[in-house]
Amino acid sequence: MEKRTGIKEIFSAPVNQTYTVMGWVRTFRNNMFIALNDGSTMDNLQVVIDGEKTDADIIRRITSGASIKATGQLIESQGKGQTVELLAETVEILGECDPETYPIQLKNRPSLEYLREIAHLRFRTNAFSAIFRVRHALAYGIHKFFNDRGFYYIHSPIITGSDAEGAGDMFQVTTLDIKNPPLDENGNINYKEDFFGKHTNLTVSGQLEAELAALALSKVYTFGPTFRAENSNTTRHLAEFWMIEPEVAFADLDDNMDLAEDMLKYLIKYVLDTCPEDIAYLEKRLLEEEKNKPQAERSEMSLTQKLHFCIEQPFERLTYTEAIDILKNSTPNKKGKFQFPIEGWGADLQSEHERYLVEKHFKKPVILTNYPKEIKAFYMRLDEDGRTVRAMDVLFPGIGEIIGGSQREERYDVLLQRMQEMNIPVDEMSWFLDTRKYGSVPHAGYGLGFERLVLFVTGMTNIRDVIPFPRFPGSAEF
RNA sequence: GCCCCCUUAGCUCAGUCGGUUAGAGCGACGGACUGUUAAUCCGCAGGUCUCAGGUUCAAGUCCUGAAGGGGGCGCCA
Repeated sequence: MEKRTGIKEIFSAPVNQTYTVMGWVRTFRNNMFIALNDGSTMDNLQVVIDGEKTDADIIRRITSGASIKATGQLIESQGKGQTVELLAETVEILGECDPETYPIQLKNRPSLEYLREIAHLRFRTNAFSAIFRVRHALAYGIHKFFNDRGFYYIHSPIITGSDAEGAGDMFQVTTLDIKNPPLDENGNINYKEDFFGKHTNLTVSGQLEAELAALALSKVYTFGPTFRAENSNTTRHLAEFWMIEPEVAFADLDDNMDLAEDMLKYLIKYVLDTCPEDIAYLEKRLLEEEKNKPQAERSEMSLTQKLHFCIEQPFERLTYTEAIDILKNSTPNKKGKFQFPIEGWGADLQSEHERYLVEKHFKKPVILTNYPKEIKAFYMRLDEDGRTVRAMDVLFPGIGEIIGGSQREERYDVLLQRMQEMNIPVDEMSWFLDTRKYGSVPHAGYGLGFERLVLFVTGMTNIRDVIPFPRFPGSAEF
């Protein structure tokens, strides 16, 4: 195909030279001005048509959504509103777009819910192209952050033979005929005849594999798709999502919290530095959306203010036990405003409690640590008091839990006992226990929900809008 | 898995106590327009009121069920 200059590139290209651009028409004004977008950046290039040089049939076919190629001189703009514009010598229609049937009329301000139902076309909107550019920047920033700090990227398996990851319900992977599966002598499905010769699932976490790697490479992280077959119907859950799981040897819970806080601040700053136009657009969009809400429900801070606030403030770190004290004595608890009143130590915190701590009490990100062992996973390191474990949850305003992690139990005997207490099948996990048998070291790690981070940074409120094609109960469209 | 709400034109939404012929803005379409910025101006068309039953002299409006969508809770990242 003929060489083209990308629209992002052309804004900093020398003027008074000839360029060819290709893209999709956003609007066509006055039979003369095309706002052209190729997704490389938020901004549209103004392509100016000469009515005398351009065939009337071509002009008729320049409609919103059509793809075109235009060649001409880049000049300083003769009008206000943009610095440069392309004076088209030739315009070619690459793909027509019938306005009668094209589902996206940008001037109509289609709702997010409507666009979600036409997710194959929603990339064409300002909001979604901005979201996915920011999503990319965050993904790249994650690799950069870890690479710059000496971490190695580990590809943990997507298909797992382990049923014991303990992070949630799993999707089964099989090539057996589900109408007529082979049976063993007891009448159960005989997985020895399945593709892998055993029962397999899609991964719910790469953590255990990351631990194995960290106990040799010292600093590793995973970044891959994760699958949970839970019937979760919320604005913060997906059945298929992406998770980042760093794991660090010779590290304790404090090191883990430092890493998590540094990473989140780095990533927010990275997006502010690399995607200022996208963030500015998303901020404006949010502001307009909130105009329709009652005053009390509007955000106290703009998107940019909120992101800067997060970078500049140290996250509040406190133990579960301290959090319970605060909650027990809080006004909503005393006035019976909590749906689940805080009665004492030991109860799991509900999202209303987390939200109170983050949004009302501290008004900034909070890291809660040292939870009761009964409400946390078997692999978390037991504290000296024997009642709590070295867990940490990073809680963000509006999002809730964005990171969950812990210092891991590195002592063989203690880990074995915890597994037995929690009915983890020890024989199937011998490979995991081996790392504690041979040269075990203190180590720690966490899981970051990638889409929850994208939600926070873009100011969106539904997780289904920050992944291109969301998978959730009852839906795997596109 | 539990609870609540919504579904009216292509989109966003009004539609009063059940009462005659179903309303607006935007978009689309036709026209005008060589400096527009969600262009503007003039004109015009567009409806299985989500679907299936029911109540009623009469249903967009009330009842039951289904489908689709949204929100809250739980599980978590």
